[in-house]
Amino acid sequence: MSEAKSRKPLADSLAVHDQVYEAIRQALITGRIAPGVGVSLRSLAAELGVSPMPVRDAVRRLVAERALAINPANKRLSVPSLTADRLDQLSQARLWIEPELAARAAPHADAALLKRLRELDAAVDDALKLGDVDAYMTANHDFHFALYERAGAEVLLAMAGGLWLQIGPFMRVVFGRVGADGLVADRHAEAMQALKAHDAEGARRAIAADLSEGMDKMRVAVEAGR
Amino acid sequence: MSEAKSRKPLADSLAVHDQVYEAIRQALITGRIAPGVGVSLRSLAAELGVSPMPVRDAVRRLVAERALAINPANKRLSVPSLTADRLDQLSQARLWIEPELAARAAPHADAALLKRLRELDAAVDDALKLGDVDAYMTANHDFHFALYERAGAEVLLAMAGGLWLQIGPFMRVVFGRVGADGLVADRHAEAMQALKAHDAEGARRAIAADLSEGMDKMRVAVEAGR
DNA sequence: CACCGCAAACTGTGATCACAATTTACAGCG
DNA sequence: CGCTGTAAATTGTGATCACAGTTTGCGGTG
Repeated sequence: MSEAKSRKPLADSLAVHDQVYEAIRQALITGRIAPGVGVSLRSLAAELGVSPMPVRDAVRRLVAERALAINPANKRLSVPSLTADRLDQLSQARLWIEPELAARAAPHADAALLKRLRELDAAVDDALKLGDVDAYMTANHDFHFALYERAGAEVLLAMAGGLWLQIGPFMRVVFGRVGADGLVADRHAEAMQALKAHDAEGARRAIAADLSEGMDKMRVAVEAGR
Repeated sequence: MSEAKSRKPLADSLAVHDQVYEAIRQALITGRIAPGVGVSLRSLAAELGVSPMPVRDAVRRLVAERALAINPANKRLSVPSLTADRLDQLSQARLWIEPELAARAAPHADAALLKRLRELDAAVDDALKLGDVDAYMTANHDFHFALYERAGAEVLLAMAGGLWLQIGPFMRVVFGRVGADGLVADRHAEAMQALKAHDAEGARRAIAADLSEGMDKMRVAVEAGR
């Protein structure tokens, strides 16, 4: 990471600290960094091949989003550990925000959105069949947020994004314990049907049911693994 | 800011970037930095008498919390502007989270909490009588969060904190337009009564009513000032 | 007086160094 | 073999510099 390089050739494209943020975010969501273990700025920097500076920026952001925790005593970084209490709060918050976003998106659902959702739902099914955890989580995430984006509610959308980031590690735990075929009951079709009819309350119910089932499975997995 | 200084004499106390964070946060909440205007790292640093470095950390955090916005084109910082749409989303989120926190706190309400709440409510009344905007906002904030802290729900509490930070500038607008005596109807007494009886639903209703009235006044002020 | 153009100032970003605090490793003693 | 004290390595934090892109200011030209 110490060779001479072209420094900062691009202006409009994303900055290095954003790439680092995304890299750590993905590592967190897919569970590549296990909860409870400590990380350090320099080790992350070395691993990603950048200087500690952009890592520092990215970590600051992740800490603000509660995706990383910082020990107030020795100021050392770590991945927040998974507790039933934390999961309960995250579940409840998700169960309010995400159905709300789905309901707000329903009036603006058009053919292009439904097409995209069908594609993503197919990707979800494929990943489930193959047992590909990473692919499932990515596709599932994309499905939900392709929908939520249409709500045109930037503030709520950001809150939902923060919640997914915090709940990512829990998902990995579920897969590690019950396997990918543990959560198949597909409410996505139900949601898409409601969207096609511009049925806001139907979309709200479908997403609520989808989340509720998933979170229940997570709760079982977390309590069992204690 | 360039004189020789003792550097970093304290370990357990709060770091410089945390002090800077708190300073900017207060400036934002009390409306000392008007929405829409641009700020810069170096100007903030000079104003606070520190190097740009801790300011950078604090700003990173505030941007993640959506208390500051960053123009994606020229990457310049600014305070988010107040729109009716944003207020609507923030209102809705607050109206779910904060009553929930109040309800969760009710079972754990003890004499010490009620004493503290009475003091803070008195401070709120005093500030209203004197027309002291800063004091009102501080006391009102402290009242709500002294209560919310007792819920023992760290995740939800942090979400509520983020929402107050985003809604702070709106409050200042309300005061600027309708004056401090515009929002007097005191639901705090109602809330405290419910807490004393460990009545979770009563506390939920009282806080919801308190918020609802305040947010309605803000909506009127924002729409009128457009 | 209006408009263009260029230079100076200012912006965020990243790298590098310094420093104090903590953690880790290990040699020496019991 | 176990404990302890000390030195080395590692940590987060802050300061300073370099750099490229953007904005701002101002002088000259039409």
